Amino acid sequence: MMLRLNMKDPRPLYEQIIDGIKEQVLKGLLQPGDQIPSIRQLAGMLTITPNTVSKAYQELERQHIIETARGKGTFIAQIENLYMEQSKVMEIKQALKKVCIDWQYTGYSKKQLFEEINGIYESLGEGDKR
Amino acid sequence: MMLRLNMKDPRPLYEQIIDGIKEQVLKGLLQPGDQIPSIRQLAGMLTITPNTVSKAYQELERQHIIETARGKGTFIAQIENLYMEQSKVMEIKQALKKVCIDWQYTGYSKKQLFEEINGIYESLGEGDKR
Amino acid sequence: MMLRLNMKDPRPLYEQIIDGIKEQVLKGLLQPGDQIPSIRQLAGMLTITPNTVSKAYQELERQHIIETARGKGTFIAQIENLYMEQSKVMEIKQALKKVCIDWQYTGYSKKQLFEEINGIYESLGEGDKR
Amino acid sequence: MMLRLNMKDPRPLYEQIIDGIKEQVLKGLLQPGDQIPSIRQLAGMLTITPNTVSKAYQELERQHIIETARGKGTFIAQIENLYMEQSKVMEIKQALKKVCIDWQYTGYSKKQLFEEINGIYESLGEGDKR
DNA sequence: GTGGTCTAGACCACG
DNA sequence: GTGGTCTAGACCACG
Repeated sequence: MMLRLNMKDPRPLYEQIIDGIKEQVLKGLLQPGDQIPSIRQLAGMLTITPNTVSKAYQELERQHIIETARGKGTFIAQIENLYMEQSKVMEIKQALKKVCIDWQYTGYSKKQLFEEINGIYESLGEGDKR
Repeated sequence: MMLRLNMKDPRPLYEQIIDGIKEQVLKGLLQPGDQIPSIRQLAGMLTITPNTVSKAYQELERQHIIETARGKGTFIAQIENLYMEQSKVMEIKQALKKVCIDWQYTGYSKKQLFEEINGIYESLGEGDKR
Repeated sequence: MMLRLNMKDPRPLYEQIIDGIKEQVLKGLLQPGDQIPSIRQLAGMLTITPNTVSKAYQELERQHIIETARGKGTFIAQIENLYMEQSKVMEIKQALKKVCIDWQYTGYSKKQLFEEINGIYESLGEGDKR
Repeated sequence: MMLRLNMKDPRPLYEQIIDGIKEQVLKGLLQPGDQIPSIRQLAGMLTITPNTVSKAYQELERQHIIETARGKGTFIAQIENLYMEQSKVMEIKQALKKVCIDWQYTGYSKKQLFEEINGIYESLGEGDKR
């Protein structure tokens, strides 16, 4: 598994890890059942403290994206485990609204926003992996 | 001017103020030249410290959304001069990508995303105010 | 006498008045002995409070740029009254240094700075009025 | 990093910090990648409240002079990305005009102004650091 | 340890 | 009255 951290990114490191893994799952680079590095391994690869990786894995487990099998390692979860709380959905919609507002202030049109989104979906493989 | 703070919102208070005012400008509820409450007034209305409102207003002034007239108060700025740093645009596009990823995990389709965005744009008045 | 105030100018109003009058003297638009409006007159013309004009006139008098003849009005002073404290000169040199630093951050060259200054001096009539 | 505050200076403390750091960058005393003191450290050195240092650092970050790495400290930024809003440039040109007017009232000539500027540029290392 | 946010309150310049 | 600066100190997230 490949993962890049950007120290200038305003997102905290653990969030970059979460987002990065979710992105790779969507892209199909990580498939259900695939093993991912242990906390210590990934921390070593990224040269950050294991605490940070641990926080990311905990959150990913809470979201049923990954599963830990004691003593065996950590794996990408099966999709049927997917469940999302309604409050989380509302949070995402709120983030979407904020992006739309910011987008208008850039001066770009709604059409350009849709094109941007199409580009993103393409880069994610149109989301057929989930 | 009406403004609501949500203590459960993960965004800091000053950011909620910024976003709220930008939203009302897009909606046309606040027009160029309109006076907005003084720092102390708004702080009183929201029962927060004036410093927090001040921070929001200073950031809005930096973004050329509002203007301060010494001793007279604070006003919505004329629309001219709209310019956004490229790094800021990249930041918004990155937030958009994150939303798209999160969106796919909700199980909703891209079509539904576009519908959601259409709804948001409608609620903002299709952006003819800027 | 003509004078323009800019409410968006970061300088306080009284300072804009001071600078404006000094500029007109340099340009020769105001000559030694010329009468200038009374505090109340100028306040009326600029639609600001007389207090603000008063503050400007007091400072101009302190700098021997203008003189008040009780009951007769206010006049541009003779040049021989000119005197400047050393500390004031140091202050100006410090402001000059700050401008030079800011100038470098604009990306413009020293040559361009000199050209800009030549333009300013030209607009002031090369300063032969003092 | 050495930094001096002057309580008699009319500039606010946070602005003296900003100007001081920008000057040292121009002089090459601070190089891209160099770490600068943490907010608390510098506040201790200057015996002022950390809030004031924080305000200066945030403004410097906005100007892309410094960068913050979460939990690791604050660093001088790479030079790229240099861009300045036109309104900011106008502000600097206006400050320059004000200095020119004040300069003429000192009695010094334009030639002497150029010499003074040459001296300032020399002390800044002719700006080859940016 | 680091920086970011917020409070409560003082003092100041400007108008 | 207005906004701007600064203090002193708390609490938090991140690493």
